[in-house]
Amino acid sequence: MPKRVNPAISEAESLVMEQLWKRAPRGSEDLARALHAETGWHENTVRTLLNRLVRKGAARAEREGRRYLYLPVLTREQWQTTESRSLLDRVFGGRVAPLLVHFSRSEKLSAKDIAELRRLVEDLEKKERRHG
Amino acid sequence: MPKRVNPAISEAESLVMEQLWKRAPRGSEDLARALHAETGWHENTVRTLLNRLVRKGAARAEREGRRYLYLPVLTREQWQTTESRSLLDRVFGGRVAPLLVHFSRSEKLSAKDIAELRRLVEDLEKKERRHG
DNA sequence: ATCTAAAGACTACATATGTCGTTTCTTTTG
DNA sequence: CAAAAGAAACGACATATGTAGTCTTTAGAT
Repeated sequence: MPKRVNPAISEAESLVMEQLWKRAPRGSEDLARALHAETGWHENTVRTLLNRLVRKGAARAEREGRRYLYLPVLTREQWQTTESRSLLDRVFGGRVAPLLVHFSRSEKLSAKDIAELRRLVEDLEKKERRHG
Repeated sequence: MPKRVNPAISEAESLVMEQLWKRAPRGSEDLARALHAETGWHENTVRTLLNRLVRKGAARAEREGRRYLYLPVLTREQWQTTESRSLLDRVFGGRVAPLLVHFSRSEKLSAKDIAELRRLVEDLEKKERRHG
C-alpha cells in the first residue's frame, strides 16, 4: 500500500479534528465528552485517535499541568483542499468541470445556493476578463 | 467499524472498475494486462480485486467456456454520486454551496470551465423560475 | 483415460482503521 | 507517606485493503 508521507486522516479521526477546529486548545476529557455525545465513543477511543493524529502531525499536544491540551495543526481549509483534490483525481479524472456539473445536477440546490453560484460565476468571469 | 450494506469500493478496486467502464465484458487476462501496464500489478492482484468487486456486488462474472467474463454492475455515475456525497457529508457538512465555492476558488478553472459553469447556472435559474 | 497447462480459488501477510481493555504514571489527599 | 483517583501509555483484536504466492480444477492434447 502506498505510504503517504503525510498519512491521510481517517473518518473517525476527522471527527476529532472537527472538534479541535471548533474550539482549541482542549483536554482529552472535554473532547471525549463532546465526542461521546456525538458518537458514543469511549474515552480511550478518543485518546487513541488523538495520539494517532499527533503522530500524523495533524494535531499537537502541549502539557498543561498533569494533562495535555490538544490543538489542531492542520487547518480545516487544508484538509478540505486535500480531500477535495483526492476526490477530484480519483473520481473525476482531475477535471473540475465534470465535478461541478455532477454536483449541481445531482444535489438539490436551494435558491440561495443558486444565487451564490451565480455570484461566483460572475466573479470568475470578471477575473477572467481582467487577466487572461 | 460501521459495516456498510453495500461496502465502499477501495481505490485499487476503483481502477479495476474504470477498466470495466471503458470496455466490458472482458476476461481477467485482458484486464490484468491493461492494469499491469497502468499500475504494475500482478495478475493475481487483479483477480483478487475482481473477486472482491463481485462479492461487493459492484461487478459480475459470467462463465464463458473455461473462464469468466467480467461486467460492471455499478455504473460510473452511481459511483461518482456516492463518492461525492461522501465527500460532501464528511468534509463540507453536507452543504453544496461551500463545496462549490471551495472548488471554484482553489482549482484553476479554464475559460471553458467557466463558460460551462455559466450555462449551468442559467439552467438552474430557469428551472428555479419554472417550478419552485 | 491421462497428463498438462491455463484460469480460478484459496491462503497469506503487512499496514490502516475502529474500538476499546489493561497497565502505569502522577497527583492529590487522608 | 500511602492509598486513591485521574490521565496517559500501551496492548489488543477484528475488519479492510494492498499485494501476491500456492493449490486446485478443468478443458484440451496425446
